[in-house]
Order: sequence, then C-alpha cells, then structure tokens
Amino acid sequence: MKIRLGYVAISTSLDITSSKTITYTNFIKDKDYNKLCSTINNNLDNLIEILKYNIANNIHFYRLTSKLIPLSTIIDYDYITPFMSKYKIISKLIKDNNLRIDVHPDQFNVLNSTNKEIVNNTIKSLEYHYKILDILNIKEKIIILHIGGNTFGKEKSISRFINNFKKLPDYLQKCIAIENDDKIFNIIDCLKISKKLNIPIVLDYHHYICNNDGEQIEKYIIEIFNTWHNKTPKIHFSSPKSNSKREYRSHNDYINPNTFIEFINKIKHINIDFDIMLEAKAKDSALYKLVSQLKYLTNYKFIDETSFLI
DNA sequence: GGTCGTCAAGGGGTG
DNA sequence: CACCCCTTGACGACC
Repeated sequence: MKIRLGYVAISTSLDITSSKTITYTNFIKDKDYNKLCSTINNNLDNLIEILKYNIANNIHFYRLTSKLIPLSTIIDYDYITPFMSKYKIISKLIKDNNLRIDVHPDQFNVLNSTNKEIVNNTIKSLEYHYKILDILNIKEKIIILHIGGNTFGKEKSISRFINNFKKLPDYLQKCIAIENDDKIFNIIDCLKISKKLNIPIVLDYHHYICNNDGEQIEKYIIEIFNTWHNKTPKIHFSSPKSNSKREYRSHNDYINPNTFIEFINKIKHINIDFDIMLEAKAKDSALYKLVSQLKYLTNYKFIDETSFLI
C-alpha cells in the first residue's frame, strides 16, 4: 500500500507567505481596495512559488492557507475576476503535476453553533473555501470541518450538526469531510454522523489519542476508510508539544518517528492507499526530517522524497 | 531592524 | 455575567 505525506500552508525553506492579511479595523479606516488587491496579488504570487517548490521536491499533497484572500468572509467584494490570470497559472500547476490540494477552515467555523449568526458566518466561510477550490478547478474538492461545540450536550450537538448540514446547498455538502477532535467528538461520534450524512471522515491520530472511549483504532480504520468510497482517504498526524497536561494537545515542531511507525503498524493490515497530512510547526522541514528517520528506522520502500510503500 | 502588544475568530472554563 | 485562555501568523506601533 502506498502512503503519501504532505504539509500545511507554509514552507520554512522559502522566505515568503501566502497568508498576508489586512485586519478589518485597519481596512475600514480608509477602505483602501488597492492595498487589498496588492495583498491578494502577493499571496497568489507566493502560492505559485510554493507550489513550484512542492513540485520540485515531489510534494504532491498540500493544504492551502485559509488566509489566501483577506477579509473574504467579512466584506463583500470580487476576489475572483480581477485575478483570473493568476488562478489559471495555479490551476495549471495543480493539474499538470497531479497535486492533491485541500483546505481546512479553522476552529472558528462552527456549523452546529446555537447562535444563528455564527452558523451563517460558517456558511460564508465554507462558500469562500469552495469558491477557491472551484476557481482552481480542483476536481476532488475536500473541505475538512470539525463537528463544533458541545452546547446542551453531545447528542443535541450532533443533531444540530446534522440538521444544519442538511440545510447546506448540495455543492457544499458534497465537499465536506469531518474530522475527530481532541476534546469532544471522537471517532465513534464521527462514524455515527458519517453514516447519517454519507460523508468522509478524516482520522486525526493525535486527536484520537487525546480523545477516545477506549476504542481500538485498528478495529475502526477500515470503516473510516470506507467512508471515502473511491476517493483516497486522508489522515492527519502530529505529535504533542510536550507530555505535560497543558501542552499535550498542542502540536510539536516535529513528528515523533516512533509514534508514526507505531501507527502504521496498527493499520497496515488494510490494503488501501492513503495520504497523511503532517501537522507540525516546522512544516516541510518536519516532513523531510521524518522521511530521513523512516529511511533509517524502517524498510519502507520510498518511491520519491515524500511517498513510500509498505 | 527588532521587539512586543494586538488582531481576528467561538467555545469553554472559572470566578 | 464578566473575564480570561486556547490558537495562529501576521500586523502595526514603538523604540
């Protein structure tokens, strides 16, 4: 089975960012749309550079920053047509090099909130992420979402998620994958929701370690992967910042290779290709470090810099 | 040019 | 009800 590794948003090897922002309070002072435009141009140019770098290093799995377009969910403006030529360049890079691109709106997107306004903001944010995936002509559009808050208890919170999900436009429903979180909704909860909505589950292994009811992941992995049907499943992997109670849930700069190998051993009885997104502060450096450690510690057969067979 | 407080967001916990 | 913390990368005011 083939496993491919990826990283999130920022390359530490490049001194550029595709997440340049303008704060709302600052923008409304003089409503400088030229500044907004030049920030978007900067972010898109830098995204092009990052993708070229990924291609040169055989990194084919990558998560876009949610901050690519500043204020996209706060003010109403056209961030598509004025930048079409850049979107086309990015789209071609993705298509020609078979890059796998996804997005993961942050924890402030709460589809099951009891506050209507927050649900509406979440929908706006989902629409923004969809628009970007769409304009980049990405065929397999994946937006990874957490279940959200726990107000009035788990059962009611899951019901709210399901009800609000069903109200979403069809094109958004088709893109959403759910991820188990580190505090409230574990992999069993996600499977329950996935069965009702027929949507894929992204297993976050670190969250599973933080939040489980004693379920063994080796027994559920096939069920989780089956939620992806004919698509390639995704997994999130990270290591705790430290073993202290306060920092255990936080991400470490790097990936613990022994935990990684342990995880692979737990699930290698299945025979399905999948991708692993490394959520480490050191980004692509963490990826390279892990790969060099795996080459030393295991007999995984590396196909290129970021993918291997077991 | 470097440092440090601030910005955005929603939930959850404490007092 | 008021406050504070979590998280994140970058802004922006200041020296």
